[in-house]
Amino acid sequence: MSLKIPSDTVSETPGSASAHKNVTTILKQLESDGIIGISVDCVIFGFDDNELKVLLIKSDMERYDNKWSLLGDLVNNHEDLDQAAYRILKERTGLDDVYLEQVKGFGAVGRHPAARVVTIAYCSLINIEHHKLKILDNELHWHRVTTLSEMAFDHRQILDVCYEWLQKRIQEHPLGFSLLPKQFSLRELQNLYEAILDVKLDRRNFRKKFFSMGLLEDTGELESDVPHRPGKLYKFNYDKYQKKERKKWFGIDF
Amino acid sequence: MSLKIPSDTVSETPGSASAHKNVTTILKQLESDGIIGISVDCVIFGFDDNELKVLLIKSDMERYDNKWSLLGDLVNNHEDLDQAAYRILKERTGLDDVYLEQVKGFGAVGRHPAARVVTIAYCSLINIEHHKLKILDNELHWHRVTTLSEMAFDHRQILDVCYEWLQKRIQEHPLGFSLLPKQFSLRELQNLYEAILDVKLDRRNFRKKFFSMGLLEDTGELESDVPHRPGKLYKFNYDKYQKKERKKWFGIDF
DNA sequence: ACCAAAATGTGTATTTTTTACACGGTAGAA
DNA sequence: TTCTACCGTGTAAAAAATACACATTTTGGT
Repeated sequence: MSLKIPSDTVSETPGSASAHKNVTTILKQLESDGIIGISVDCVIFGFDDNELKVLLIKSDMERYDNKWSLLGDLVNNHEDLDQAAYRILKERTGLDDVYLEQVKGFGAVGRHPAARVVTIAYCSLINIEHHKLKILDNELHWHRVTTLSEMAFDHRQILDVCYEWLQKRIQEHPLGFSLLPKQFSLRELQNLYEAILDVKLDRRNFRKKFFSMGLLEDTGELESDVPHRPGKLYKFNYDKYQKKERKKWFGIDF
Repeated sequence: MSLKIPSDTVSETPGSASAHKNVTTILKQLESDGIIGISVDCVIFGFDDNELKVLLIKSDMERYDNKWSLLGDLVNNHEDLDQAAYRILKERTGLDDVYLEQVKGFGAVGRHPAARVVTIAYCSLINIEHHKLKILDNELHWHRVTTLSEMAFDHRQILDVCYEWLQKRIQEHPLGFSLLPKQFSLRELQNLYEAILDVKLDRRNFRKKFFSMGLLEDTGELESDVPHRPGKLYKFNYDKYQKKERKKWFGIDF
């Protein structure tokens, strides 16, 4: 027997229905042969209406009817893990210039009902407005992360892990800007942090903190369409961040 | 065809030679069927002679002669990833009550010459003295992490990632104590941190820091066999650490 | 018995970072 | 014109991190 995973069929069929059908078929074959499959699941975060959102798709397996699942797919034979994650992102959102990072592998024996599948979870952060138009698939929806009903498979657990990862990561690395427009006000930035971390922050200290990092660039422009005094718009200086010397020593604290 | 991975053969054969031979056979079969294999590699850290060490095994594949590799094995069909990592640790060191944590998955297409294999790296921290007797396999050796020659496959890259992971992790969580005897002097603890982080720390501030955390317990005993004034011996209070409330907010800093 | 060597144990002053906190200004809406 | 809501700014207090020196205890050598 030869179980060549047909990459054309799996990866280049847009939408979910047909692709998922093929995946199901493949999984059955894997299961009958006692083979462990490997997949990538993308946890795609967005920020809208001052809330953290996650992009989910309706599972089309009967057993998981009406449950939402992460965007995932089997890994093709010729692509590495990162490539697989980028492919899924590209297929679902049309984007390839996005933040993407591996978070964790999940390999519980019974995590997938059809076969033994080990999945690698990736986190991606995108700006919802910027990418709204590219999502044509009706099965896709942005969900609030904080109020989320049951999910398919172990995807709730994966999401929880990724959310905690994000909360930590966003404080140490400038990921958050990927969720905002290129130009943003300090208020928007603070809303982002407050929403993701679920804390209230002092406005003046927040500004002081960010300005002292010297990575925000004044664009000279102002907010518009706000029913109050408009704030200045800034952009994040990635170049400066790259060149910045990282401090090696953070200090012991636990 | 059926490719049942014979768990008995793979996992319960001690030593490396015969087990690796079977793994090689299995990999050839995977490759010919175009199937992605999945393995776990353990990066086992120890601390000895004031240096960070890693436990390696001599690769028995011709192509990687005289190179050292991490302790790894294919994941069995009936065990989850963590279990696989614990199994490998148990087989190699005889231990099952050790620190173990998943670090990252590695899935470059050409990372293994025999077949496409995605591996999940786990880090483990053990006390070398405590476990010295259980390691009977002559192919196993503790190596300095800082001065390490070429390794097999992409294991050098995996080790590098795990070492960086350790450097960061050890500052936020009390992992380091797993590398020390149950009772240790503050000097030993400081040596550990200085070696792993490659920094020099002020002795008084280091002590102040750890005592202020309130997690070190004075055993009332003293060092012995030291050619100078003996220091007090402490142990780490894990219970107290567990009960301690974690601070949610660390502060933005990048 | 004494001395030298080496590492232990301890406190304070200085600097840096974090936190708390209030008011005048400006744009839009009514 | 007035109201509302948010923008922009500085300082004082507290907390945390850093720099730094000396007397003490043990071992080992003479």
